[in-house]
Amino acid sequence: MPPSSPSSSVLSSSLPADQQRTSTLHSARSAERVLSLLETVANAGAMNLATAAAHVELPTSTALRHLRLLTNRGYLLKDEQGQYSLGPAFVRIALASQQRGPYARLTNAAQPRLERLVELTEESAYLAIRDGDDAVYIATTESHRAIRHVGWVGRAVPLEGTAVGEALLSAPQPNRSTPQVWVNTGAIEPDVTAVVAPVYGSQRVVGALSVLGPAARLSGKRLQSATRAVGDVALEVSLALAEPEVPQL
Amino acid sequence: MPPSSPSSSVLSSSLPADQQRTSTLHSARSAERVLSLLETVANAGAMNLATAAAHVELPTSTALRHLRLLTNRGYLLKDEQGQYSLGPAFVRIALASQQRGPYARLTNAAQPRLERLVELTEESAYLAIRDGDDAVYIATTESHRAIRHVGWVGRAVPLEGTAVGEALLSAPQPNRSTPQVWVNTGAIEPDVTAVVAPVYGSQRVVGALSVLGPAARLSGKRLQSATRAVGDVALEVSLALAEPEVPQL
DNA sequence: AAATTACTTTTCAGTAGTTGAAACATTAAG
DNA sequence: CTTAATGTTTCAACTACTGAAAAGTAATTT
Repeated sequence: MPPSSPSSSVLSSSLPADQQRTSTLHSARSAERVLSLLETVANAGAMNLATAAAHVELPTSTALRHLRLLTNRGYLLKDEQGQYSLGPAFVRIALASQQRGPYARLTNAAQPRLERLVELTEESAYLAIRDGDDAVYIATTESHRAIRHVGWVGRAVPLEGTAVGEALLSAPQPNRSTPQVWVNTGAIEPDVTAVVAPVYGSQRVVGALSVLGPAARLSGKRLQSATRAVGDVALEVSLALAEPEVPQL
Repeated sequence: MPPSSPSSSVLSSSLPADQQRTSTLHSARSAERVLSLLETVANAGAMNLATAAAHVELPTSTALRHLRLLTNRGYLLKDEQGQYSLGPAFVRIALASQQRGPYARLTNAAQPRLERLVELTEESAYLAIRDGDDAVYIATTESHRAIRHVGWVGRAVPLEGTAVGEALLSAPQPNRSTPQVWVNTGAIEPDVTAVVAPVYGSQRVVGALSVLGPAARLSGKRLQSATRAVGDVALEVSLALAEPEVPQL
């Protein structure tokens, strides 16, 4: 029985309240450092040894050793100028998981409905999941408008104080009715309004649908209709997940 | 230098030719084991502690410690039944890299042309890159036909003896002419024909475009036209990559 | 061309981090 | 109830890992 939660931390603040080291259960340093380096490079896009070492506060000799390991394994690439960046092995695993992993069903169920959400609201639509104290956007369909919200796939935002956060942390509804919808403006970026509703698995909230657009456009009547649309479509996704999956060829 | 090395590795065979451990340059065990566990779980989709430990040939106590680390960091998930699977942190990094990483340009340049390739050939089209001794398919557009090639995104196949392999290992053409096209049937799966041409970066081959379809359908005239199409479109992608990128908003 | 600066790579001895056998806990099966 | 299988914790033993320092490399300045 896991007491509360994993408590991962990547970009967000270090460790939440529930962090109680199992004292004498060792294991970590080198592996943890390697993972930190991987994340650091991934976030930066590309870095050289010195910068990466500074970022994770390690001597270059140590950082070098770790970066080599990652490079040997194909998780990182190193170009002629000594810049490290994400490698093919990482991409491979990630893509494979997208098809077979635990989020595959959710993503598949959501994707066509994200498209419909864009048609209904004329704004960009996203699917988000929880990652520790953050929400991560894992799929999108972009609005067709010239001014639109783009590029948040793969982005993590704190659960605290955001609409996605509220949706992801909300208690599941008992009945199969339209879920609650949260609206928020400017939590992450000013002038961006978010309209979010949770998606339910069998037991708990497994994700959230977000419609994101400029605050000026997402207001009044348009906001009202967006709110309705997000709630309706989120329910649809939940119901689709509940259906026993049709064996796909 | 570990004589036999991990090599129990999963899909990708051990390490490329140029691998010469710098002997006394330590660093590895724990980190390497952690990464092995990550890969093992990713490939299997889901595993429990005992199975994972057996797979990487570690005592369960050690494996447990490592799996915990990965779980704490959000790289793995652990469900109520003790099954581990890929977690949100991994997905996040991977998706972020898809937009900002080293393959972003390639993928962006290729994607619309994959769609055109499908229109031209009526078969599924893929973009592949190299990962050590393997090729990895990282993007696709599926054929519209009822019978079609699907699901190879994230899949790794050996360079040896395959059409993708030949294309990825080929020397770059000097002039800006249509590249060579390789055709192969049954290298990986019987009755699948592959038509592949390399994509050139500034210096070297950076990827390959593949059209994959049932051998019965990809033959004679259709195969001829597919060969032409793949060569033409691959050249187009190479030229697109050569263009200085327009600053995107 | 010598000196300076910035970065990467190698070395190596000491120890703190990691290990895994074994004991224990918890289910599931017979 | 007994047996088996899997998950978890402990802890003494040991070696895999660390990082300061030195050496190598490359680009820039004087």
